[in-house]
Amino acid sequence: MKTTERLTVGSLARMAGVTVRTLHHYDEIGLVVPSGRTSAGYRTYGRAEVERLQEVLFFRELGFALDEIRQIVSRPGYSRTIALERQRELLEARTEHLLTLIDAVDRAVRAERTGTTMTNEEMLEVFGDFDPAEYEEEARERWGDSDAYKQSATRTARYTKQDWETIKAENDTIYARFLDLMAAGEAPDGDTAMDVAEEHRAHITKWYYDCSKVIHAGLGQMYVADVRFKENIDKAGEGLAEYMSAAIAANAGR
Amino acid sequence: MKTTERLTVGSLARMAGVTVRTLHHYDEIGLVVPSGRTSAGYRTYGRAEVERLQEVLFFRELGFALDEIRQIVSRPGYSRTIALERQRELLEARTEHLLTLIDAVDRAVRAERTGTTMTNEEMLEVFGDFDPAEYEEEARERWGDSDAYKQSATRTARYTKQDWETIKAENDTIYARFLDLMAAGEAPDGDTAMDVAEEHRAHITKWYYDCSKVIHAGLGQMYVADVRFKENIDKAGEGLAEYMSAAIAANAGR
DNA sequence: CGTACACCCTCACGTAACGTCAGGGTCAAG
DNA sequence: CTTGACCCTGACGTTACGTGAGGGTGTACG
Repeated sequence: MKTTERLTVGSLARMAGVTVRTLHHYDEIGLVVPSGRTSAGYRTYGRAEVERLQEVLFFRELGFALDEIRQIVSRPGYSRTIALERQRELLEARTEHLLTLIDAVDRAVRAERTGTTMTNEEMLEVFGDFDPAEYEEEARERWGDSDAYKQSATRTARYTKQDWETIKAENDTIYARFLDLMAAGEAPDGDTAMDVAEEHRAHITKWYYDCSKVIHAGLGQMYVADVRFKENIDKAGEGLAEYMSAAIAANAGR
Repeated sequence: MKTTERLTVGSLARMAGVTVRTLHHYDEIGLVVPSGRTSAGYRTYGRAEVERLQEVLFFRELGFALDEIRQIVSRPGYSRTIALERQRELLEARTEHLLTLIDAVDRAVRAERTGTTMTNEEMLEVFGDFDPAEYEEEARERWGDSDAYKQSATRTARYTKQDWETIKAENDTIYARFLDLMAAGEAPDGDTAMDVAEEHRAHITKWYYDCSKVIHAGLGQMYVADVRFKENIDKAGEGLAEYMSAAIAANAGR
């Protein structure tokens, strides 16, 4: 059991079957960022980064562009469990597609062997059928407002690594403030909690998409309605999802 | 049944689910070259090119670099049937690999759900396991001398489209000369036939790899021993494989 | 301590496989 | 003739690294 170990870039690269250069690149673009550096400047990766790399590599295996992957994993409410489940579906779809290709090869071999002739269409129609973006389009509609997603994609397209770090820090701060209020016994529908909820809404609007109070309320409901969102947020603190959801609802109503 | 039709670049691209730019690129690098042009300069593709494109797209789907694909399809003795069978094997291997990934995702989801912890290795070990070059390495050893393949790869690496056209033209000429001798009733072990066999050997040496008489004899034997090679060569003329094989053997013995 | 070797860093140019656009010609139908 | 879809060549740009230069770090061993 080596989950507390810190890995250097070479170790992680060997473990994952990628190159050091790949990990450098992922660090550069803020996709998988080492959480530490030695005094010599060596990158060190912890558990969270290993998990993130796994998620990224699954998406990459499915043909997603790195930019797309970054947008997916940076989505408000993103959770590892949701992603893994989504990837499961996509991997299954891809397997089906491969079986289609195998069938096509078999037909082609048979035609060669028997001297029969396939049409041009028959020979080529199986290609180009698996487009991950298509499936992600589906996910967008299922998981969130399509316009919000588009805005988010546009707005985040040129964020730098520093931007992403700032976003994370702000989000962590908001979570911490909510946790402090909880610890102090403050009611989620009190003014202070609602103010923090308002800041949360502003944070999303600033960095992702225009988040009206209605949309925000919907997001807050999702935080508790879906156990995967709930689990993800509660990683920061037990009960945070419930508290945030209540504060967001109260804020939407004032 | 539209196998005699000529396709323009846009039609072919739509049929294959690729872009016009892709087909331009493949023409540029001599991978899939249109066999005709209209008076306006439009590319027109025939049956042979459609077949070639299918082969190329299967290899591409499996992760081969275009340069690798070009070397494979330009190999002396290359045959469509052999390629399709090879691709079948590789697609199966790739499907197995995907099932491995699906299993890995399932394990990861289960771990998330049950709060158990996977080791870093367990999470990352499934990636990087499918390398098409590895399987092609296998094919090299099975189908021909490893050194010859390496030489061939090195020698052909920088060939231009014109080079490939010259190679094809020379090969066609050699085939035609053999066919003429056959039609004239010349014996395959006669001087003239052996001279052409010698030219064939020189052709391979010049463009692919150092082809000694021993290696050449081995190649000649393969031409008739393997029905797929035989079928491929006999496309140029019935009985050509047998005739060539005999001429090559005779040439090797003088 | 010095050496050797494996590992790490940043920097930066290069590559493969197209994507995108510019500017202009072609073809067919209305 | 006009329009719109299609085609051409040329060329710059993008994505995701590959490769190499020049130099520092850590550990084992003589």
